Amino acid sequence: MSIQALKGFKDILPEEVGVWQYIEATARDIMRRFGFSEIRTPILEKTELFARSIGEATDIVEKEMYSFADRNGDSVTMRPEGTASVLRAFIEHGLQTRLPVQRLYTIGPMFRHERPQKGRLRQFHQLSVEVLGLDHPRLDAELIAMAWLLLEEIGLTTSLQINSLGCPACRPAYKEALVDFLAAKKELICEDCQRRSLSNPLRVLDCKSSHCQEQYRVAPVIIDHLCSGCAEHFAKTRASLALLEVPCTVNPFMVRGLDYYTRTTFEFITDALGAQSAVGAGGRYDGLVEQLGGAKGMPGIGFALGLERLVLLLNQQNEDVCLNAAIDLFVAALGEEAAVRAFPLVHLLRRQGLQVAMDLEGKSLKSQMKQADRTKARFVLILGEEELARGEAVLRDMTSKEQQSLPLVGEPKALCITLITAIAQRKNSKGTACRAPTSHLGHGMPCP
RNA sequence: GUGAGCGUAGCUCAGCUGGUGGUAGCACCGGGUUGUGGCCUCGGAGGUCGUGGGUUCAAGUCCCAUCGCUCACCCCA
Repeated sequence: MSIQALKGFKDILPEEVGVWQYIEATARDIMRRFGFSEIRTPILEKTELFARSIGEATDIVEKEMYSFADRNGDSVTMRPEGTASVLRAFIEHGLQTRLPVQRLYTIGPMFRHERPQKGRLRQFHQLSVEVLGLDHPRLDAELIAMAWLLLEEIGLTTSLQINSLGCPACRPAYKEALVDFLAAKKELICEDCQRRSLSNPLRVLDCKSSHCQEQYRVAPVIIDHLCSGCAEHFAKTRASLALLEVPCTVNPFMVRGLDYYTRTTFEFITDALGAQSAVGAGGRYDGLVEQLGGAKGMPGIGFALGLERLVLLLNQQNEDVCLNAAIDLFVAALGEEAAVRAFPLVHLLRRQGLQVAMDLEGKSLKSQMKQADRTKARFVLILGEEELARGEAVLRDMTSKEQQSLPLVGEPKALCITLITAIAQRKNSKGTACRAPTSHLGHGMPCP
């Protein structure tokens, strides 16, 4: 058996990469419009960074991190999420001194050692977005609306749920009320819930058992226990979201898996991915910067989108994504003399910006035509012995099957110009939507 | 970490109660067309049946182990 990729690690093959580029290009464009700058941080960090930010007691830190000792014996970890690294860089470089409000995003691979399943891999990719230095509820709404717009522009419909988790001032009291409630219901709820009542009471309300849910209908919910500051923040966030006409439902049972969240939390949900319902999620983390050694009281909010999940959804929702861009021209040379003429010509055309291919091993014309067809060449330039003798080359339009002779005189540059002109003329007269050279988005845009 | 399902050609899959691996489809290469793609047609190449053991005269098929994949639980993007 030949060597395979690691469990949960996937190759993104040439035929699928177009969808990725499309999503990434759309995301970058949205980020630009909203005033975000990209930041690229290392994939490997000190283990302590994640332990301190995500939380020692979370599943991620307890059992899912790719941690190992490097050659010095220091414990290092491949990042399981993006926020911690971005905040570390923000603090390390004092970015708040450049602009009081920093809007940052990063796109890249994350690593968690979990059992893979649909929409969940050990190496996966996220768009991770953070805003540091502002705690206004309108920012919460703006960020959520931005994520909504991004999903919309990619072509996905999801549902949005939001909640508030309160702050260190109001959450403990709520937690206590909840624990008391659960203790009273102990006999009536499932074993899982009983166990979690102690380990992570906030999570209990998330239970999927309908029997448990029946009991929890009267459970105390966090949004009824918010302090005045948090309650006002939540109300204003919702009002601002309404101004932007982003539809959302309040889910008081929604809990996040990372310890650092405060106040606003949100999830973008789909029912089309099996067990993995969240395509994106995030929330406010007002204490985190300080906790990591940054400025006191520095607020923050962010979210992450799971790119694999977006790709899955897009693939199953929109079948006709254009794969592999068509090439502009295939040069078919017959015989050594023609090949020697064609070779530098191809190079010249490429320098001029055309996407040009050529067979290098002197195959038959039929074989070369086949190759041209497979690579979806819009035109083929046939340079054979007969044409060479006549001082001509034949330009074939592969969609209309029309052929025209071009004079093959003087410098390659002259032919190059003739060719480009001829191609441009024909293209203008009859272009095909999918075969036209794609814009800055590169390959794989959905067909208009 | 727990549970279930599945491993036969590059891909999708047939293969019955054990009896020679399939004219299988798609893809690939070549011919028909001595210089013109798609369609058609003819041919070709491609396999340690995941791996290792066992039962048997005989195992792709039955049994055991192991590895891998998939889905689900847990949790998460």
